[in-house]
Amino acid sequence: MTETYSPAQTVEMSGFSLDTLRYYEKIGLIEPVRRAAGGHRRYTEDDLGWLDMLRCLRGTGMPIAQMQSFAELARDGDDTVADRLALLEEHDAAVEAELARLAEQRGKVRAKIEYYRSYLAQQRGVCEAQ
Amino acid sequence: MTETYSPAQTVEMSGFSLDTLRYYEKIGLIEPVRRAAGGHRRYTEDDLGWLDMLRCLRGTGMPIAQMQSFAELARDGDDTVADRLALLEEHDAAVEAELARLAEQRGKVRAKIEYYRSYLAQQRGVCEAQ
DNA sequence: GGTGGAGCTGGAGCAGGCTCCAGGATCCTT
DNA sequence: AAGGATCCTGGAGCCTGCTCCAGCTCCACC
Repeated sequence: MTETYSPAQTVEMSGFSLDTLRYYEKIGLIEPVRRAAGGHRRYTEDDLGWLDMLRCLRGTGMPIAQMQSFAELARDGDDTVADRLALLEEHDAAVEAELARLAEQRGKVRAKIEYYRSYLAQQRGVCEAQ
Repeated sequence: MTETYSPAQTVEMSGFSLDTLRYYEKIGLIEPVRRAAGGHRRYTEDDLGWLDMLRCLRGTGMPIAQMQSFAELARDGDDTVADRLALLEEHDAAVEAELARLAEQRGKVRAKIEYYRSYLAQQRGVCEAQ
């Protein structure tokens, strides 16, 4: 018997909100989720695994549109693994660039911080001298 | 004579679009810009410096609302330097956390990439063996 | 079998951050 | 003085990525 999970459990385990899970399904980021007799969703282990992938991609800033391309490739089976790899590699490069950009910009912020600090130090100096 | 810059020059030098410059002024991120006789804006060196600060903050993901607080402090003069410093330090910590988060998530993406690579390598192996 | 909590659908609404537009005015060049 | 480029204002619109809502259904438990 394969384990399945209720929407609430899936929210818990995936970190996505209930609305986001439904939204992702609606826009095709997730294949239609199996339903229990009454129409309630039952997520599988596979679904959870896929959600983990989505969380990685979203968490690294991939736009929804690109994730949709990725999901479409995944739906098209094993023949698309090379394409998916290429897409991920491209994304990884984008993330790397973003990290570099952010680190560089942070350097500038830290420079401003240093400037403010030295200004305050100097002000204190003036104050003591009076 | 102090140099001033037209909107077009300022777009060029600041990296913000014309609309964004006007928008920032409208919402109080920039103090009202001096005007030439006919009403056209003339940005000063000081304005450019401030825009550079804004670019740092935006570029490191500070929300507009927080930038507005910062701008308000800046308008209130030298007494607020300590507050501004505190705000920047807090922001720097947030950026550091974001960098860490992104790097961690990137690790997961790279793991997926490795997984795809090994899958492909194995597929090639099977193919050659046939 | 009733009641409260979880889930369903479709569609509207929202927050953030710009971006675009209409309808004029101004400025530079020739 | 004419024409094209640049700029002005106020307000509407847009894009992304959710988030919320109304009105119902379903399920679990007492």
